[in-house]
Amino acid sequence: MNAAVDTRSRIIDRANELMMQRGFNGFSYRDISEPLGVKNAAIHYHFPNKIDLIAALIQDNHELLKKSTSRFMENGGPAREQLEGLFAFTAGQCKAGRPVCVGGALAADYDQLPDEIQGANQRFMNESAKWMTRVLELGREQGEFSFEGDPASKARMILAAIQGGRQLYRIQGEAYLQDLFAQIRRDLGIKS
Amino acid sequence: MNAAVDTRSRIIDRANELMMQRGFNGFSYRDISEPLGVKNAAIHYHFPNKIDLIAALIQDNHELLKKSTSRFMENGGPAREQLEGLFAFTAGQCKAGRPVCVGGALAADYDQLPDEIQGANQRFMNESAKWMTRVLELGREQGEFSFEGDPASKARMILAAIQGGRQLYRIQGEAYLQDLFAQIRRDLGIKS
DNA sequence: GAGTATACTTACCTACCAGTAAGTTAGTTT
DNA sequence: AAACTAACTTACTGGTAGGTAAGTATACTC
Repeated sequence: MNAAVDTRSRIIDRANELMMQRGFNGFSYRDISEPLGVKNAAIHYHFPNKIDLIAALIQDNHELLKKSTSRFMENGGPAREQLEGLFAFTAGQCKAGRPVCVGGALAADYDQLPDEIQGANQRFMNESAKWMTRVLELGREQGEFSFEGDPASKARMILAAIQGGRQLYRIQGEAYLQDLFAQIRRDLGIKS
Repeated sequence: MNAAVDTRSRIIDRANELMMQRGFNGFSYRDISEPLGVKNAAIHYHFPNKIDLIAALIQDNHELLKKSTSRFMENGGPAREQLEGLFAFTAGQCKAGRPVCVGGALAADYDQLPDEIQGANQRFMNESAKWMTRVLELGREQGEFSFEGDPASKARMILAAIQGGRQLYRIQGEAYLQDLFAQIRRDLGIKS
């Protein structure tokens, strides 16, 4: 079973990478199987079809998000730190050749996908927005951030900007991204 | 020649639509030829390969942008109006099933594309940013907008947010987009 | 030690993809 | 009226896509 679990998770990892790099239609089973040294049919064994593979991949991302945010909710660290963590994570993903997050990669192919995946993706997005809202609320309470209006609305705006920024990173380079982060800090009344 | 020009532009139009809906890898020649009632080879006649088709498509979009922005530069209308124009255009595109702009659609496949297309896309993006910066500067001069910091930086932030917003529209629906626009207005110090 | 489950591989299938070469047809030029 | 050109169609190709059925090796169970 050890080898199996390993292969399965390696397939997901590789698919995740390809998904973020090229989107749903931009990669084939061969792009996964070849570098992993397995056959196409091995992928079909674990995930009967491509939709199943994507579903597992979203699930995986979702759990990762849950894990990292729940840790934050527990120890309740400074909001600024959390925001910077997101920035660093985003920049890191971009540099690692992952210009769009799973949700973004799927957006282009969204209505080709079955309901269950659309739902999973939506839940993922909602959870992200909820987390960001929490960070903003906390930051405002603690006097780290100062901004006007609804934190939830501001959170969605920031997430949209980061989503767009990731997409524009490829075309505009890293300076664009860093500039975007700086502007977000400014909009949140962070000085430095 | 009349019929030819017509077919050529109909191919571009359809490709444009497909590109925005599904991205570079998400559509085939058949998706273009079939609804147009022509054969695949007719597309290859006008555009020898898919890259040529995409190049023509970007060119087309670029000219449309130039035309609409130059008109603005000439009559120098109120900045607020221009911003609302962009919002309306974006919402319209989304509703018409075009959730990402050409640049965004290409982002996912960016490094698979030849240099000339990458360059064309980059120029397109830069021109958009320049236009937005101009709108913000004008709005600030005319007292319509009030915001801190560099207009260019703010412009890039807004464009990134809209880019992201378009992507999230599919998942989150129109309310998300309208909420995003409202937040941008708030960030620009527009009351109403 | 026979039976069963897991985790694959081998071999194959049909459909489709972008692309091409060789016509065909209508209009235009000389 | 002959030659030429633009705008296609017909008919095809090699390659790849996702997917499947049947076989095999290994490990675990009773």
